[in-house]
Amino acid sequence: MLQNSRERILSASLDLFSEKGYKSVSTNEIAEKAGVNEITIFRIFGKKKNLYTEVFYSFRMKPDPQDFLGNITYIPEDDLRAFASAFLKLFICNTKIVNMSFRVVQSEFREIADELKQQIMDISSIIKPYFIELKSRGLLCSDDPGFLAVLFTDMLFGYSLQLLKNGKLDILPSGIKELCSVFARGIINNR
Amino acid sequence: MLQNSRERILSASLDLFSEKGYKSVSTNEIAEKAGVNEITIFRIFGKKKNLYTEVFYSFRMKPDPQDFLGNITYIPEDDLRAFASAFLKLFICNTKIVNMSFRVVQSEFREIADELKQQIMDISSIIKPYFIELKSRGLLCSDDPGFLAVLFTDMLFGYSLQLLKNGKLDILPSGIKELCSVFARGIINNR
DNA sequence: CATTAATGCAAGTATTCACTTGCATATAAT
DNA sequence: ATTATATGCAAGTGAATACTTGCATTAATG
Repeated sequence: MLQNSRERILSASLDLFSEKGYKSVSTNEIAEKAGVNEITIFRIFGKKKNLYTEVFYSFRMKPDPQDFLGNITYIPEDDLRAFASAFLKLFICNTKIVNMSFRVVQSEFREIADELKQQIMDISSIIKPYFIELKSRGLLCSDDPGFLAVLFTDMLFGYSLQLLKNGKLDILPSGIKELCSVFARGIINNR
Repeated sequence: MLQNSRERILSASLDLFSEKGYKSVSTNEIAEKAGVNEITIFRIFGKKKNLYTEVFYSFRMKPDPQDFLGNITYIPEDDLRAFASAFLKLFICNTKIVNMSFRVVQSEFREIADELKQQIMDISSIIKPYFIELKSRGLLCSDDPGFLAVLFTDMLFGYSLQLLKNGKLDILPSGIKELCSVFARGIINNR
């Protein structure tokens, strides 16, 4: 390759698709942003739809259980912070993919639309055994550790999303600490 | 009016715009769904952009402070549940508007893009005095009641969003109860 | 040097789509 | 009955856009 056109097209497409969705982005626009002739796009990717799905799958990062479960201490507050830290790291890497997911038209790209939902469920599943273990150690006051895993994940997601929409994701969110403290105090059995 | 074309167009547009965004929906498609001639759309709304913004502003529901603060008991768990209930009611009325907000292209409809963010901030502001009052009564263990208001709102939003994406919003979310219990225990001063 | 692969350029095609115009028609109001 | 209003229908316009074809050019490779 002369100038690595393929990667430049993918990168430009990621930016544009995440900002404007599929239909609002023209191949011409992508070509300009990538510094590439429009025809090159069709030579490499065939058609726009292929480019779109390829962008999604090549930039998407999946959660790695080790990032979440690597340093468990069974001190809930610390562990939740570790979870939150792993989650945020993943979320930050995936912001553009998250935006693509929210913009995608379900009837046209069903697989892509379901991915984000699936990934969040995956994260819940990764941390679920931890909550079960807490329960079996008698540390939880709730009867449903599985639900707590979902709740904590969704809470993280919602909060991260708000940070993203408010453009405050780049700042290290000190609030995350407080969030984990509140949640930890809320679930432990303090007798 | 013969058949109330205006409202039928608005209603059809809301469905389509919320499912597919702006660019992916054609005026022809809207006309068919509304059972109306395409030209009628242009006669009433002038151009597509006007229709889009008019749909947004005519279906949007703003939070009413009274819904949140009407029945305060200063029993945190009960109050948080009342907040959650008011939030959910509003969220359910606004699901299509929420979808529109997530799909909107910021550079083309900035006002609309900022509305959702603003509404969530509004809700935080509505319940913030409650948390401040809790603090002054010595019930809070946190030093930042304002942040707790934001956190609780974002958590509700994130959780509701997940319910929506998973198609489980119509079921009465029993999980919301647990969520409020956890949060209430997490913030109160138990000495 | 010769070959091959990647890319650019010019021009074009077919389609979709927002939006317009002119005229006919049906209904409601006066 | 007449006027005004709302709507439908036929036809069309101009622009944007995805995608194609044929040829030239450049650069890397053998």
